[in-house]
Amino acid sequence: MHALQSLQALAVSIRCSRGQEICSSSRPAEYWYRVVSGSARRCVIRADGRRQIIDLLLPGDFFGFSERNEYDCDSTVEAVVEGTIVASYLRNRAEMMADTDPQLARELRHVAYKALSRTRAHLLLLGRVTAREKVGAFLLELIERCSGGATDTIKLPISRYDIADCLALSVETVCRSLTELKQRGVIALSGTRCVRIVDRQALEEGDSDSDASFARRKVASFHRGNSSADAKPVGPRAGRQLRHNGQANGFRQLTGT
Amino acid sequence: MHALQSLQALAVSIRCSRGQEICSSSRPAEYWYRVVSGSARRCVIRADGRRQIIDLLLPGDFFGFSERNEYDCDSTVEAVVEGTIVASYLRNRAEMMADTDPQLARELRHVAYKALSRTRAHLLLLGRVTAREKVGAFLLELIERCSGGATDTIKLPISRYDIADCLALSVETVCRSLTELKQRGVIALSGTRCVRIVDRQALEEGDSDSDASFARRKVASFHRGNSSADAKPVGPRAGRQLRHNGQANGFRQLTGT
DNA sequence: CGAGAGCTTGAATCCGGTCAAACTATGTGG
DNA sequence: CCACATAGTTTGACCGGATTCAAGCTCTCG
Repeated sequence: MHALQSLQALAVSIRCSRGQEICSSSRPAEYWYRVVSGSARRCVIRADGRRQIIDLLLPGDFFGFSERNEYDCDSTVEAVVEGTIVASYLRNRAEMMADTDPQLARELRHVAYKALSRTRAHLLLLGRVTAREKVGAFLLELIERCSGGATDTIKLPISRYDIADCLALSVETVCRSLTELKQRGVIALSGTRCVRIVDRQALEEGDSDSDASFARRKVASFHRGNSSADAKPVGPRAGRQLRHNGQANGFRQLTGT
Repeated sequence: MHALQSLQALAVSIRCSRGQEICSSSRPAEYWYRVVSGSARRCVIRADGRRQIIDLLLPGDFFGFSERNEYDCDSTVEAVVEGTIVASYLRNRAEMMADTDPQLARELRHVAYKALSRTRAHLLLLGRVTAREKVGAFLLELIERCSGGATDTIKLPISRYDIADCLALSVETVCRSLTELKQRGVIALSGTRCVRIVDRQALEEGDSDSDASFARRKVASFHRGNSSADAKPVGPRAGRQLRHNGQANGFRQLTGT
């Protein structure tokens, strides 16, 4: 984010109207992009017509690399809000530049790592069980990405439909989750797009009752670390697995260690 | 994958026992790794004790980069099978090497892109609706990654529990899905770990009835591409969205175009 | 002011999680 | 070599929660 300045020489700004397609994986990626203002979404349309949003792009986020790979999906990036501005960089030029500027090359690697982190965070979101958990965690992540955790209020950049397609839920379920969170006093809504976090703690757990009782309910039948950990983790800190085994007591306990 | 040869000079092989922790995000990543043989899984343990596998690592896959980032999760990579071999590369050495070898730098970028693609594919998997879809798509992806689509038979490298935690399902549901697929004649099982794809077509859809009737059922109520596409995709190929709108007929049709 | 996108709520259905129990495979110790 | 223990797998019954379908609402923009 610092030595990327050299890249800025190549930047060409594009102003996008709402819903406009910015790039699609159907043609060889000629450009890298960075969201300057507004927001964008990377979408996949399934054979059955459902849409899934696999990446939500906010100001500062890069996208468009990940050159055609084996298991790469047919995704499209669209601007979400009217007047979204993205900077585009001719890929060839950028790569040539990186060839002679090791620092830039490192930064570009870093950019890819950030995209990977973003995608992993998304993956964790989808792995959650209940809809309230998903929506709650999504709000927290969004507020974190938008304001760096500074505030507890956020203007949602996307619609309920987009949220639904982000979380692999139906719109109705997203709505219900939000109203439920509101009624429980976990969040507050001003209009439909403005959310304020009231009880951060409860939002992180997202679980049934909002008071503290983390694990110890919800304890049984899980196949956690142990599920096939039949070798004591030889490495330096074997304590990690155990911590989790300790706090959850269900079946399938660890044998060794 | 070709000019990475120069990197091989740094490689130090490690033999891992079953379940052994290879690296954890709790300490600054000193190494990059590559799976040589066997397999590994990147796991996250949630507060409630559930485990999620966010990356399945097969021979040839790199992991361990994605230096500490903002929204990075506390994950751990473990060997799945006894005798898994991973090559490790001292990160600093590798980066210094890349500084003087632009081709290597490009390859390293490519490695990150591959990890990103892998994670995206996983994201698509989790976004599927039914358990059968998830399991079916998972099998296809696995067979693709293992044999490059050459065969239609695969020896599952991981247990049902691992599959469950990959797909955010319960073990029981994974089992049921597999038996159901078997009974429908979509797959064949030899023992518990060996799967043969019989009806690839049906597996890709994963949907209720196995005969061809893709979209056109399952048509209503979806918020697909159009959901907030109020600007005609100005770009060169606006046909993309339309294709999908055409094949699905539900509400919320596109206004423009 | 009207139209349509976006949002919300309700009712019925169905799928997947949970709990329970049995079965198989594998490996270990007597 | 067999008995036993344990991990891994499978099947069944039940229940809760998410999707689906339906309808009404609000907000915005022309």
